[in-house]
Amino acid sequence: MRIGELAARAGTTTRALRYYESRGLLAARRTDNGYRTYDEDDLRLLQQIRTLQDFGFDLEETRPFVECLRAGHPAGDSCPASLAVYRRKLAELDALIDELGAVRTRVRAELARAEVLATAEVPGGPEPRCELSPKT
Amino acid sequence: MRIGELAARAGTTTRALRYYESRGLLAARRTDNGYRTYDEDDLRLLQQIRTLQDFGFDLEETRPFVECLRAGHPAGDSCPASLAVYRRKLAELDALIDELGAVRTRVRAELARAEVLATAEVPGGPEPRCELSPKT
DNA sequence: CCTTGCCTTGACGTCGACGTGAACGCTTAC
DNA sequence: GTAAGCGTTCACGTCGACGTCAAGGCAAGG
Repeated sequence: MRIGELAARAGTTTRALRYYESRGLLAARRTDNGYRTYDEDDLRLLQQIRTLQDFGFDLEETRPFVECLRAGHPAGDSCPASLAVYRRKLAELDALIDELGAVRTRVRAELARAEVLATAEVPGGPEPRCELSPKT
Repeated sequence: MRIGELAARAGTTTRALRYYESRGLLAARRTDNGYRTYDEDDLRLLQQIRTLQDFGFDLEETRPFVECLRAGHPAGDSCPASLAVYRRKLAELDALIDELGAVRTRVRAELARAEVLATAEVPGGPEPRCELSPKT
């Protein structure tokens, strides 16, 4: 299979595949006329890369998985180095989620404060809602 | 006050201040010799920018706050446009946190699965822990 | 033969928020 | 007078993962 077909099957672009090759992931055989040629193993390897990319792993972090597959292991995460990346990424995710949660809390507080001030500021704004018996 | 002092008081760099100026935030007066001059209002404006940057707002998103302060309002978030940015950012944060949580769950699952396979694969690895009476 | 649609390499563009360095001027202190 | 420590503008570098031409080759169909 050539580069266009592989890209289509993996849901990515030829440019991305050439980029992966330039980074040392995903090597390719060549036909007589210089065209890159791939097989099903390359597809699996590429799918591994894409999955991790979707998880937010950067390319360098996919390298252990790729090398694991190249070494003949059945899955990219069958190697200690891959597990280490998983664990590091989990820690990063936890830290990031905590941080974002803290930011969210602070932004919420700012918004609440600013909204109160805004309604208090605008003269024609919402009136106090403490009426016991509505006019209508 | 000149650019160096303002940068120091706001905990940032002169380069950043010139960049903000190039983006149309944070205007500066000039002395006879061309030096930029700032006052306390500029400091407050800059602090507003820095706070929002720390929250993960990008520079364009700080613009409504800056313009609000420039319009003479006591706080940068005293204007509807600023509140809108707060709300949009909160929605983004919620979506991002949810997404990251989902990724975390998936990565955890992958890690758990891979760990089990790894221990089952290694011959000299951990033995089954179902012994009723330990040898020692 | 000509077009269409693959493929090749090479190289510059993108985005954001600056960092870094060059080459220079002003002020103040010694 | 000269060195230190401010300031000025201009302009290229950074990072990641590609996008987007440009210029050309190869294969197949009408």
